[in-house]
Amino acid sequence: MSETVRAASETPEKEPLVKDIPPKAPDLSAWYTAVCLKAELVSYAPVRGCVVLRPYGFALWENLQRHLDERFKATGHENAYFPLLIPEHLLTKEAEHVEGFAPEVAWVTEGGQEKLEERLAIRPTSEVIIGVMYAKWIQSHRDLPVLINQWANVLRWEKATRPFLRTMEFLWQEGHTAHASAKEAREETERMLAVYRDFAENVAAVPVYAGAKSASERFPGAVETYSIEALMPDGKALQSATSHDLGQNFSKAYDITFVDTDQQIKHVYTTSWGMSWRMLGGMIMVHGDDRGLRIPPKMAPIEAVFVPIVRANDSSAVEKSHELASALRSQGYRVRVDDRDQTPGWKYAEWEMRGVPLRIEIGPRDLESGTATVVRRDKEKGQEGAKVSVAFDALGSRLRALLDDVQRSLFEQAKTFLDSHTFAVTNREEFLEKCRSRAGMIDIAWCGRPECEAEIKAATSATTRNMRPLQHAGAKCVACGELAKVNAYFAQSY
RNA sequence: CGGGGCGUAGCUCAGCUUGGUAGAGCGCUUCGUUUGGGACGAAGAAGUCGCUGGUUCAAGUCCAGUCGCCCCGACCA
Repeated sequence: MSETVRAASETPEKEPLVKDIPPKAPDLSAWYTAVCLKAELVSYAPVRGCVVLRPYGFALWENLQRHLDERFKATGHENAYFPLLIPEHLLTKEAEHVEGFAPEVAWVTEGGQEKLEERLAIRPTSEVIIGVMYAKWIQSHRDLPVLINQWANVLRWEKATRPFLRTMEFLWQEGHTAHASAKEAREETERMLAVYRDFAENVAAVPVYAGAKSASERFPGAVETYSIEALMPDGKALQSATSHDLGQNFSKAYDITFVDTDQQIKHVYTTSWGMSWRMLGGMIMVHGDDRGLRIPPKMAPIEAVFVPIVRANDSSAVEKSHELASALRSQGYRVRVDDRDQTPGWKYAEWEMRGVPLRIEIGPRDLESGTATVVRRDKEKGQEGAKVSVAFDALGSRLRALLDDVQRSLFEQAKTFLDSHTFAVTNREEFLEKCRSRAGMIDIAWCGRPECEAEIKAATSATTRNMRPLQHAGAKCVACGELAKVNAYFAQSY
């Protein structure tokens, strides 16, 4: 045993570094729930399966909204808002859709003192109510395409719930578009899938696999469903957004027609696509560590927090912090000064737990030298570059580069994990074993048959996450030996 | 919906086996001293023991029911 190790083992146990949060690796669930509550993202509400999104959590949601909305506008979409309640007779028109959602729809049956003649569904999703409106609005090919998004809440009667990942009521956005041709609708579906991938990887810093879902995993009523799938640290996959090509299934059920240039009355082709606050849950699990959250800078409610270190009867560190913070704010930075009456160590731990990307320490030594001590959340203590000195007048220019670097480094850490937990497998036994043990994303040549998928699920609990073109022509399905048609990622899922 | 666990102060929990005046640590409030990795001292406030019913002279403790939460599975666009 080396000197240093012995010396360390003989020192009395220090207070655990992190209070109230268990380590991440042994029990991801316990870590996840604790961090969501302690970081004040959410609070449990006195309603089963629902959470309160607290200001810090809502600020995360606002950043998601801001970045996604920007991308929606850039691709020609407009926002609108549709009613929460859907009359029963309308909901039941698209058979597959109703069957898919029936088990989790909540119903309003009374209003005030009156029993309603017809039940009203609380929207589990809005294809129906929006489809009904599109039928009224669309007359001609000149009215197409219709490109609308809504930011809304939806309700699904879930049995087991967890903050962000699955709650009965949740926030999301749902885009609903109508097009003159199947080709345009398919292009829209793929375009929005690309938007989601761009958001996940470049804003939330969560690497994903994007592709088509298998038939059994398809949205009820869709002709094709695409998804982005992220890999969580426990080896389970998280479906983080979906984009559906609905073909003419909804336009036929809800009679959405237009007169085309050839004077024929035709049904439109529709799409729908959504991302929910579940994405935040994925981001939290992917990046967090034993000290708590690590929020990618682009999503961070606070990009940098000032911790003034004061000496008795000397408030100059606090004043300097406010002065610097104010200058940074005018340059568009999201910064905060923590001038509460706590020790610096307490504040370090607190803001690390809450995932703030950069901490700026302003103490006597800094005031002396005219520099700030900037500490990065993405690096371990003592790690090269974890702590840098920046001259006060250089903060404005240096911070952007540092934040960009934290953003990049968090993505790279996550990408390294995804890559090292993605296994291209050609042997059936190895495939089943890796699925069972939640090794990660298991990539195989696959036949695409529902029976084959069902057998794999029964044996391992893993399902197809999404698919991409067959990588080796003529390959046999790794699971069943039939001729393979695609490559598919298999994993257990949230 | 199946299996397991848990509801006592804001939080984490002890007390329940063997019924007898509600406890600890942390947090909180006030004052003072502090502040470069979760400070220290003094004083103080805070709980219808998840809810309902039963047994009993007496229930946090025993019994029944019920609601809620957590974990594992099933289900889950």
